[in-house]
Amino acid sequence: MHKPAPNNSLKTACSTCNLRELCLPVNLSNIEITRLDDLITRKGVYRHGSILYRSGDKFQALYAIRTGFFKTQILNEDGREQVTGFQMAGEIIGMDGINSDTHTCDAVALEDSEVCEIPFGRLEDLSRELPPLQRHLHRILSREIVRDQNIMLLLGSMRAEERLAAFLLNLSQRFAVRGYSPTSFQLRMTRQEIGSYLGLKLETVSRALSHLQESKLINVRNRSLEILSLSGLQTSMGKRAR
Amino acid sequence: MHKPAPNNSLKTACSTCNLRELCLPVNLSNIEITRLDDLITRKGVYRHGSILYRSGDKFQALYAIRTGFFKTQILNEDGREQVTGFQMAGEIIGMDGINSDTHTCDAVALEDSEVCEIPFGRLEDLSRELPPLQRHLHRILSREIVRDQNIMLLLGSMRAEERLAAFLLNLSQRFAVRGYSPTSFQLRMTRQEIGSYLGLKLETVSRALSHLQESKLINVRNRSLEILSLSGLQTSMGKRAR
DNA sequence: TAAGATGCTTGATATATGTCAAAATATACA
DNA sequence: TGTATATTTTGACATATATCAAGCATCTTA
Repeated sequence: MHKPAPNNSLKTACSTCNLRELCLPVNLSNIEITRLDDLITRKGVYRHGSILYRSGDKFQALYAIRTGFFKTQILNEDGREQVTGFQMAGEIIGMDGINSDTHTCDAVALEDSEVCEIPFGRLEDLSRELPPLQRHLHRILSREIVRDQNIMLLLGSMRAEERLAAFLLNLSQRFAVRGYSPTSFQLRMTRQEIGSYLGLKLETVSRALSHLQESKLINVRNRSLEILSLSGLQTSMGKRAR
Repeated sequence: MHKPAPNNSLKTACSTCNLRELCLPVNLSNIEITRLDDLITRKGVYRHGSILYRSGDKFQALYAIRTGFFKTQILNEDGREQVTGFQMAGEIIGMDGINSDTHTCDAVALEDSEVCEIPFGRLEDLSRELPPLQRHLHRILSREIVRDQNIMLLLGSMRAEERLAAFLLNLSQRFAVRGYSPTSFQLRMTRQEIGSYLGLKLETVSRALSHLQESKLINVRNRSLEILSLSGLQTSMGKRAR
């Protein structure tokens, strides 16, 4: 665990990447994408448990996840920890660092993962030249704001089982967009990480999963999860206000 | 309540605005600021209770608060509501709308307020010409992300009284930056709005305030709040994990 | 200025989730 | 491959916060 991050890096081509419809190059022409290629480098594999960046690190780049799975978390002074997100291929992380030129959370690989490094200064330069890139960068930043506010809604107003249902539906939908099964997937994180993300204790997560299973909405065995009724989960999410 | 928004608008000058060190023009030269002046219009007064924008509205502009106080809130399908923030002079709202060209929350004036409208397309154009403006826009977006993640920490890991303490300290600090007393101010929102923001019921907010008062950390009477010990509040915020 | 509506506080009680503990299972590593 | 470690489940019990209710204070507006 926590092996040092690899140093070797190689040129990447957004132009040939199968995530380009999902990732940074959205809405760019082929010529524009080759401009992006110039500034992005692929970093070697981050092994399970290794740290992409840490709170306090100087901010220099955004990272596009090429393969794998990450979590981001903040720790406050007294050691309290909060998982702020789980990120998968095609998603972009590191935006917390732009404000103060310093990262404010840790990003940890939850499985062996590859990322593309996007030096932020150069991205800003290029996005002044390419309006569609500028526009998309703004959308990505705004999307993160909207995402966070929906988690606030979840944390502030839903009960345990609803939070779990919302979490599973969110994962499902993101897997679907990537061409994976929306109803059958592996959880990449522990119950305690899910709990931290959802503002619950791990025992509560475990019980809520068991209960959803009793209700025939899911099958769960360790990290393998099968959704038996997407619509059932949906309704279990919105049943009553707290 | 909910008076229609005023239609009259007039030219504004960031150059002569006393909030320019706090607001959008940060780090711009005088010449650059006059470029900003060109695209910003001041909208008339939004009366207490009136709505600046609503979830579902087409996104066209960001708004800088010139005077007054707003709340933003999201409502999910089943009518559950979550206050996602309270905004004061010099702060910028509307960034939720960039992602999908549609606002995803409501912004409501909590007292009579004035805002400056910043058409977003023109802001993007100008920020391609002025790197310091581009940079600052990115910082503002990132700051919002960091802010939201800190609220996630609060909602996910603090108990009622700690949340209240964190909330009051945050207000205090923002008043201080604006030259107001950090220890004596008016709450602009109801207990129920505070509760929604903090993921608590209004009765719990009321009890927690009473208890902080018993502990001699604050004096509160209706909406007037006096902080008796900033450091005491600070420690009451970080006592134990949940 | 009066009257209704809204907001706030406090008490009694209910309940969802946390805490502690133990056993079962899975995973990592020597 | 076997052993130690980490993760997960489940039960019993504790507790923080929600819920319900009543009375009072404050604001709004006629």
